[in-house]
Amino acid sequence: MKKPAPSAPQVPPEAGLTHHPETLANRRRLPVAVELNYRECLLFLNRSDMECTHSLNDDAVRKAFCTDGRGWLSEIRPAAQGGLTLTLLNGDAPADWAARLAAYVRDWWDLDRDLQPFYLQVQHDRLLAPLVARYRGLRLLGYPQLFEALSWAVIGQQINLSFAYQLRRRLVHRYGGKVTFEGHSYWVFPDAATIAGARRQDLLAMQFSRQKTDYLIAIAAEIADGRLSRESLQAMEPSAARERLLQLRGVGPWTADYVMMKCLRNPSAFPVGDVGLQNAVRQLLRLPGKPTEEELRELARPWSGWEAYATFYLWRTLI
DNA sequence: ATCCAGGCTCCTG
DNA sequence: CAGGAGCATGGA
Repeated sequence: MKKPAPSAPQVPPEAGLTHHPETLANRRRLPVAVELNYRECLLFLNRSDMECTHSLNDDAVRKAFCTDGRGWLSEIRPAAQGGLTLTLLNGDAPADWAARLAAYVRDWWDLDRDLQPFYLQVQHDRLLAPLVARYRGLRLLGYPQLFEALSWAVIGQQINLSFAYQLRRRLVHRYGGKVTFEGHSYWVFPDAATIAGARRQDLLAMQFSRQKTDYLIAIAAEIADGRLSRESLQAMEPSAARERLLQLRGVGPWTADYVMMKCLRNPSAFPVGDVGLQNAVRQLLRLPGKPTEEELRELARPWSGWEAYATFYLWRTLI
């Protein structure tokens, strides 16, 4: 109740959305020095047809942003000469748009990390060796925004992924930003300040549980007023950042590790209680039941330092 | 119908 | 400190 509940999207649909032809001014190549399997990344981004904060257009990924009071629509595609091509599809490009978008994409796709040490380390691991051979170049697709990462983790707790996507979409469509381009709507995940001002009853009406409603609004408030930020967490030792996350109501070990993995980019983060991870291991090893936490930790010993990537590659087998 | 989903908090013995 | 109820809904 700290802020009035905004009842309109953050960006009016008609704001600043003049289409103009693609020119060098709104297209830039992003060199990629690491191994990148674009097709595999696309497959992961396409894992749910209920995803609403990015979309696929043939081999291109489209993602909208709301900054400086305006809505932007960007497109990512593989470049003929290697790397990626970033295009700003709408609006007049500010001078620094390319640098800002490139920074976001490098973060989102984890493009500054050399995976050779990981591949080398697990090349004889009975679980991971076949996976890194098959999916080599798959990047850990993350959530650069702390609030988005935390929200998605909290939403996904306990319920099946399909219902989680429904809840997320309702949240985005009610509180997020919308960018309209060539007759299509592109959505932006709401920022923390907006959800901090959301009304409890509105989230309940969207079928969020009472607990998740309270968790989300409280977490949003902490982020909105600066008590919690990605920057402050990244300035800490990983163990201290994890402890800080665990102080949040609604954040247990799984959520803390998930956020460490997908937002803070700690390669050692290991959401060992994850049911998807357990099911992936059960299938690959043809176990009669889900492995216990102890068994998982034993299996994960050879992945030391790369548990986050190992988990991500194991999740990939579930697609 | 019953159990389980990308868990967590809170209450009980 | 271990164990269990409750949460919201949907799919198997």
